[in-house]
Amino acid sequence: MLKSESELMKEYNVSRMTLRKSLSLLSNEGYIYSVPGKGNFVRQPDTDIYQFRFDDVSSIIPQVDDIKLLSVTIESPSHEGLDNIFLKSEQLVRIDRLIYSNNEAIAVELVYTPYIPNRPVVEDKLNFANYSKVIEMKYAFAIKKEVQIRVSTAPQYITKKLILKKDDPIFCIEKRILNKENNNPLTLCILYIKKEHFHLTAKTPEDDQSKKIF
Amino acid sequence: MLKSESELMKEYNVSRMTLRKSLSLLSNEGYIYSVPGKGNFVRQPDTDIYQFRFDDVSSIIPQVDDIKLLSVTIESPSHEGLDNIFLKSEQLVRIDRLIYSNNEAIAVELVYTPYIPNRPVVEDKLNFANYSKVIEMKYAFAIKKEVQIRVSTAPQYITKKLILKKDDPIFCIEKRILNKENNNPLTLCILYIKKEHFHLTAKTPEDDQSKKIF
DNA sequence: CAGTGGTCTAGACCACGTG
DNA sequence: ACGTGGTCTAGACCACTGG
Repeated sequence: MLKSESELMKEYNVSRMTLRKSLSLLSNEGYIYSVPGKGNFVRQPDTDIYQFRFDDVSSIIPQVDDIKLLSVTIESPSHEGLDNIFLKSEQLVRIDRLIYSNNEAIAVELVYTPYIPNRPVVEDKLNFANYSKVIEMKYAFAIKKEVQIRVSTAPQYITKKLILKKDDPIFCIEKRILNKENNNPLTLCILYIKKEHFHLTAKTPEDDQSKKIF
Repeated sequence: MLKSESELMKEYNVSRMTLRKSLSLLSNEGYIYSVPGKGNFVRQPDTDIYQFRFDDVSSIIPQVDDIKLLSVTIESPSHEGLDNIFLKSEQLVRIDRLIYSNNEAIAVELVYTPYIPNRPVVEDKLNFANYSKVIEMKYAFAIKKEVQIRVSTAPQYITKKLILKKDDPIFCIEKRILNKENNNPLTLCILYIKKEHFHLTAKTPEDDQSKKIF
């Protein structure tokens, strides 16, 4: 437990607000926390949280030189075994794309997103490296996202496209975009990528306080 | 660009400090930033940052039922091909451990840490699930960490311990603990883990503001 | 130069926790 | 009842920006 704020004010000859701003900085970095009516307390900051950036294939693969649209279809969730993710009643737009690096097909990306009648899939955007970003922008601040990374065997359709042996293990990166409020799924992106072509680097966060307001 | 702070004060009938606290909250969440002498500006928050927790094997594997100490040796970095990480002059302590889950050997962990004469490796701690944590605690707040996750073939020594075929791909999770100030390496942990037994889930961060000081 | 954000102060009222 | 942290105010001085 730290000394009380009034004691610290005297000790450092600063005003209450200034002292609290200082404590606030320590608090933001996880070094202290406060309990109203009791006091401020020291806390060991959690150094086991890692961060990484992940937007689309091109951020993972140094060189993406071509993206080929394989198909755009409308399907029902149950057909895809996605009833546990999407509502059964919804129809899904599914976009399959094949990603090339150095003239080698290295990844297949599947994007599932609920089909909403009066919002057609804009053809022009399908060849963008990051189609799911287009969807994301529509919802602006109201989303949260999850990614899951694992290694498994891919469906035969995928292994064919990537010219792999039937049971060759492959990276499977699953990204879900969810409505922040009600957790409803907005988009599911599955990226199957050859295991040699992917690795993840994550770092302990460093507080970048440039341009922040205090 | 937002209205100036003095305008906003009038508009909302609040004092300068109160207004700035509000702006500070928006700033901390990435929605705005400020440029001294010019003004406050809107910014699209970065939604491509993901976070995950990673401390040790037991946080990844639901059930770790045994950890077997394989060896503790002192080696030189060049012998291990680690000259690019550690200083050539340093001697390294290397600790090898084998991790069991459901009576199956599923992972091997190698921990390399500089050998410092008057700080003997405490035998009691070697069987802790998380030995690198012990090292980390000594440096308290002065560290940063990095993890890299990839799939590759392991050294033969590893594949033998895990009873894998020679070229079976395996997850390789490399954690580096670095001195925050000078980037000097303090510890290198390499975890080889069977590909079926590992997957990573990461999420867009949610600001937990409980107990924070504002 | 006037306007902007960055910092600080002294004093006030409140809700909460403890005895 | 008293001390704690949480919030707010009105006013001050500074450094930086741009015309």
